[in-house]
Amino acid sequence: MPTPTSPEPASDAAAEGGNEVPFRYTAALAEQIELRWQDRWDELGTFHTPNPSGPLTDGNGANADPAKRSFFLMDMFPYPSGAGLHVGHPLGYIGTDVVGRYRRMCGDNVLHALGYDAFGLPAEQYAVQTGQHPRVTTEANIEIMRRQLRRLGLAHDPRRSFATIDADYVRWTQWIFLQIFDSWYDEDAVRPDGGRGRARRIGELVEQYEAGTRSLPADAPATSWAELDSVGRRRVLDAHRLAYVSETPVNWCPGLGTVLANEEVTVDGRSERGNFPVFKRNLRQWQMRITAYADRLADDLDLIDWPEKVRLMQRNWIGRSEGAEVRFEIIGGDEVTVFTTRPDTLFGATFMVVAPEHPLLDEVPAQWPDGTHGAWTGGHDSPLAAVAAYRAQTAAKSAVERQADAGRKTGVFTGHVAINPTNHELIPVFTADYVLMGYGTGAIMAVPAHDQRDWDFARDFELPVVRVIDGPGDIEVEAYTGDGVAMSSSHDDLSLDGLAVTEAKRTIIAWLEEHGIGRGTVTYRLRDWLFSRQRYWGEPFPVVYDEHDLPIALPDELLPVELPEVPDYSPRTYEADDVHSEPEPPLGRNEEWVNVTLDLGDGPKTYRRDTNTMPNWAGSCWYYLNYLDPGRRDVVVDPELERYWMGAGHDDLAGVSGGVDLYVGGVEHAVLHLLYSRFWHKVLYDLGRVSAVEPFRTLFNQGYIQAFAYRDDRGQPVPAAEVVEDAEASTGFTWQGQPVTQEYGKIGKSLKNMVTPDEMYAAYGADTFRLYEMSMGPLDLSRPWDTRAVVGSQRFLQRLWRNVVDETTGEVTVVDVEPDQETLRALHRAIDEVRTEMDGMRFNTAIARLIVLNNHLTGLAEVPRSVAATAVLLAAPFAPHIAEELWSRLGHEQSLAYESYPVADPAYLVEETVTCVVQVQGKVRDRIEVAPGIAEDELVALALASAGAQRAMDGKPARRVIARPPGLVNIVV
RNA sequence: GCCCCGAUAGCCCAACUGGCAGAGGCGUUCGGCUCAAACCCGAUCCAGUGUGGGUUCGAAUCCCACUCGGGGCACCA
Repeated sequence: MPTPTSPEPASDAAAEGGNEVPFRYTAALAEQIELRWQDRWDELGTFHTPNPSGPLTDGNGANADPAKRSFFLMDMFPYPSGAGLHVGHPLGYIGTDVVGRYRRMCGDNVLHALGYDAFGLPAEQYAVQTGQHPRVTTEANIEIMRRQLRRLGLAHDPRRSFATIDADYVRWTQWIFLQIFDSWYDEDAVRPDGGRGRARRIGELVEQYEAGTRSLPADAPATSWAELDSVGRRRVLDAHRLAYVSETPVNWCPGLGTVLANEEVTVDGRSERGNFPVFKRNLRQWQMRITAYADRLADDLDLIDWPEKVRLMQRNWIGRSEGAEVRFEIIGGDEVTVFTTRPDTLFGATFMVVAPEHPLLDEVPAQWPDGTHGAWTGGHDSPLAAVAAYRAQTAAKSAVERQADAGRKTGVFTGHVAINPTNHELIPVFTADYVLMGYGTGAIMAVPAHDQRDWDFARDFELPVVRVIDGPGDIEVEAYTGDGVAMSSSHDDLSLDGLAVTEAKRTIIAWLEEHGIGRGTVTYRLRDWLFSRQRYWGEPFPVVYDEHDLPIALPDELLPVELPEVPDYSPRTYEADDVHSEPEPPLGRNEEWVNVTLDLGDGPKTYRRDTNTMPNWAGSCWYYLNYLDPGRRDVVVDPELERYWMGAGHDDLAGVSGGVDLYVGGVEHAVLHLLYSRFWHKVLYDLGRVSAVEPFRTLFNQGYIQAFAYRDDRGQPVPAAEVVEDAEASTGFTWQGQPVTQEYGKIGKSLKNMVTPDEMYAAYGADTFRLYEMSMGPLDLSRPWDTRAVVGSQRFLQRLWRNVVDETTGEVTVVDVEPDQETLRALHRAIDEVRTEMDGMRFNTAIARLIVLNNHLTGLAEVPRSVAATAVLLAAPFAPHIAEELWSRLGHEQSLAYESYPVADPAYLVEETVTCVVQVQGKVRDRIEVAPGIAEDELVALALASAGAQRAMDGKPARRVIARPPGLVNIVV
């Protein structure tokens, strides 16, 4: 007999059949209770979180009690998509709600609210399809999502919710942008935390230039500040800004019509959204100088309590590597600086490679030098032709193709010849796309003997391989990249021979520095953050351009710059592989908006607005600050509130970094949002706007809920809810009689395995749904959804209900008696264990302890009132509605939200007797009941005398006895 | 290719610093309740911890190698 995999909801006797048990805890009763309590919480402002001062008070109109510990709890806020929620979405929100309710009952002042991350591509694409303004659909989606989430009974402060598209919010996003724009990074300035290097106002840079304490950059058109005209000065300053416009190679995605950040391009060179090919193009775009913070972003990971995995991912992304820069002279007068992590192998450099975009290639010799190897020319008559052809060829390559070609070495001789600064040997300069312009200096010295990529290139182009590190292996077969002692590395005043790698590096770097041809340096994989997008649905830049085409910040009183109406919301898109296309942002279509007359201090003038918008990440970079006081709008964040909720040492969890006490979200944001947000926070820290060193003190990654899906023999997904288990089918499952195969995957429409929270509310109620999600397993683990198992959580709540309320009469059945010793012990053990598990966020095991206690109560003839009340409090964080209902039926007028979470009495935790395991040779042979405080010799004597031990020892003497009183004795014979 | 994480009963998952493999839930089967059924109550079934080795009095737990699954990075000099 086949059984359905997704059965009917638990039958609802009260609703369906007669009314024999009108007070059974069914889905219908749960709904009544839940809706009633949700309304009540709203009416009373139960979860209004008080600030220590200001208008945000608690439900009784009071500010925060300074004696209470503050606890700032956050979810990664949702994107309000129109697709609707499935059962996987609320997992993290339920988890944080449990933490928040628990911490609140432990006496903390808990800040927990939920905003909406509402700019972005899906809303824009929907608007393009429907012609409706994205604001209309986005706000409608937010309303739908609010309703769905409210039904869960989340204890959020509703006054602190907001969306990143709100004008009030956009204003401050733009304001922060302008702070970054008005900043430069002073490597030498000392920070409040004692470290070196921090952002400072541009005004302070001007002061330094005016005073002559800082010299102009080498490429400035004058030698002193005074000689520069105002445009020249602005150019110098603009080049220092932390937000700057520059023409650099960026990721251009014709299929989306926009440029993308490195972080938004997948490993195989496609756009994360839409999966279109991405090309490297030189375009003039906004960048954020996140690289200035590379060291701090890497180092401060040690200060925060994050999953090791995420810290590792951030470290890898930042990719710090230490090495040296070495200047090579090029015959004919040029110079090229290379970066290497192995300066100790400098004597083994037999050629040089520059990236195809390298400026050295803007001029190349007219003719091949004498003796040029035939294989080096690529068949061209001159270096000019060869380099031009190679540059064109690589420019047309998409990142996908580059990826596919990785490992295969292409390149061409440039006609340039460099001089190895150590031994003065002449070495040819090649260009090849395995050297990237964006990393290091875009040029390398090639040491084929000790680098596999260089070795591959040398083999293909028949270049010499010179061994300079002694070690095993044959460099005719492959490069030797291991450690070893330097050899063949001496000339004139320098010898590395005999030195180990570390020592050789130190020696050569000192020599390079002494001779002014190089220096020790650090390079990062991290690039500056490409910050503009050619899209409509994002924050406009609060910047205009004058006749010199230089950016000018708008004054604060002109913020927010709001989005103009445009005839068409989409950027111009192109064939996905149209390399030569140009970005064309939609904001440019409103000429009236673009050209604006303003008086910015020197009379009314016409300016041109920036037609780009900020990337979706901008809004999520600082939203945690907005929860602190979303109403207040004269500062980005009140310093007093920031210190109270986030400051270093604001509670015993905050550590030296400070920050949000607990931040829960998916691991998919490990490098994007979490890195950008940390960067913005550090700029705000440098500018004195926040006191915490880091935005998020503790990070927790919740797992994903996935579900089984089924496909028919053509591979088409079939509705999972209609599939039945069928032992007779070859695959074990059938759908409408035909065998289907099972697979495990994401919940969604495409796999036809969608299960929605709404279905769960209807079939079981929110408390059962919450309890089930929390009991499935550890919060950080991904697990399969199983609708069939939800009933177990409902049964638990029904038993809890029945322990207090008579299902037939609705009367409270608890009695005012003293609990017996056994019940007291069960109760206090449960309290103790539940608290331990709650503190460790192990909700699945906490629930298991609750079930044990509840099952004990079920076995009693009558349930003592005090015990029932305690059990209700214990369960309240998980199933708040039924808990409130029972608490009220037990005679309490106030919500239990602020009741103290029960504390165990240690007197009931000590056992009268302990079972001691008697092992012989490590195998259990007997058990004896002993007093917990039994002395070791007495225990050993009892164990040796036990029947099981005697039998197992078989008359042999005990050679050794290991005793761990009172629980274990192991006898070795 | 490199780096992380994981593997315990038919399924989801427990097991404190190494110390009785089972807390809880789903499922199975059986009994009680019932005129009968559902619900409920009680019981029951089921693994020696992915594989192979090592350390130890004792290993799910520590070490080594491997297999499978999930994730991250990948021409970064």
